[in-house]
Amino acid sequence: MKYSNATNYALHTMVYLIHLPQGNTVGVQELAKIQKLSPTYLSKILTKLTKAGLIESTPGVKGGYKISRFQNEVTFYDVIKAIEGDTNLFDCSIHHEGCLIEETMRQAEENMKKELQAKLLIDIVKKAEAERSVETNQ
Amino acid sequence: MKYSNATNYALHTMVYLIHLPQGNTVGVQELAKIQKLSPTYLSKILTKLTKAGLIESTPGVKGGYKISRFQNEVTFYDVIKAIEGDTNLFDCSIHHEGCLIEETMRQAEENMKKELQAKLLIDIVKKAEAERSVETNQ
DNA sequence: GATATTAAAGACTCTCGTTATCTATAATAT
DNA sequence: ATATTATAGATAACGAGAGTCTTTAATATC
Ligand code: SF4
Ligand code: SF4
Repeated sequence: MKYSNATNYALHTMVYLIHLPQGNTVGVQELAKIQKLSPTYLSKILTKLTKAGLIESTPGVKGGYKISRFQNEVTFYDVIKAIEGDTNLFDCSIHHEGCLIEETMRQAEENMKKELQAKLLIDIVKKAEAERSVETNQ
Repeated sequence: MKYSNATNYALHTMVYLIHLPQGNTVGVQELAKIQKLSPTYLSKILTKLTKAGLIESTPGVKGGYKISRFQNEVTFYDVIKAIEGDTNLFDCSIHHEGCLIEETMRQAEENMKKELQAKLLIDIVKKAEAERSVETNQ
């Protein structure tokens, strides 16, 4: 479970797309401007999200990106996996039989993974909205 | 909590040093040969372990490295920290107030860290010895 | 069907951290 | 004094990540 900047951009974009009114699409030009990235670079990241089925893309006039139908089930880990692939932080290529170092490291990494598989993107979006509404009522 | 090959070499060395008879020392030449590394490269790793107080070094004839007095308390995380420093996998430099992405990622990483702070090196050494003795008795 | 718009794909460069080597210096036992 | 061993610094080789440019494919609108 590596973790690079690209994943962070992906998370930001996902959160942004979840906020979009149902059915609306937004192009890579605008998304790139928001995050101050070059459109072509962000485009590669978005393509990975598309291939993973997390977002949908339509080329052409009035095209762009929108969140896929399954937005309520998307976890943090889904996004990370879409960008980084299914890798391990600990990567010993030798694999001695019954190696306890490897077992320990994998176990620890698994704990992190479990946590990220349990966290839905929609949860933090709702939580942020709730906090904003409290502020407004004060 | 980064994790590079150097940390893996450090873990191997620590385990090896724990196995040494009390009071014995071993030089970097031999340690490097075992792991098939260049001595100078491994030397830098060992120096970090020394500065972290996990092992002790004595230069000169009959010198070398040995495990420090506190071997029974050394955790996996201690070794990782000695080599990689105290870093975070998730490293957004912006830190927007109350950012839930950052909070979620940090929380997950913390889970991994906790696990590695709970695992003692001595535990896997003993476990490996126990398994070997079972095999021998069969 | 022609045109404008937008995503996808490929080749390529730049940068940076890790890995690794070489050399010189400091410390210690004999 | 001498041999041995760790430490430190400079620096080169390498690969992964970050980022750009250009070309191609798909789609709506007219
Ligand atoms: S002991 Fe474990 S971590 Fe070390 S080389 Fe063997 S498999 Fe890899
Ligand atoms: S929203 Fe969170 S992760 Fe994104 S830039 Fe701000 S602080 Fe960083």
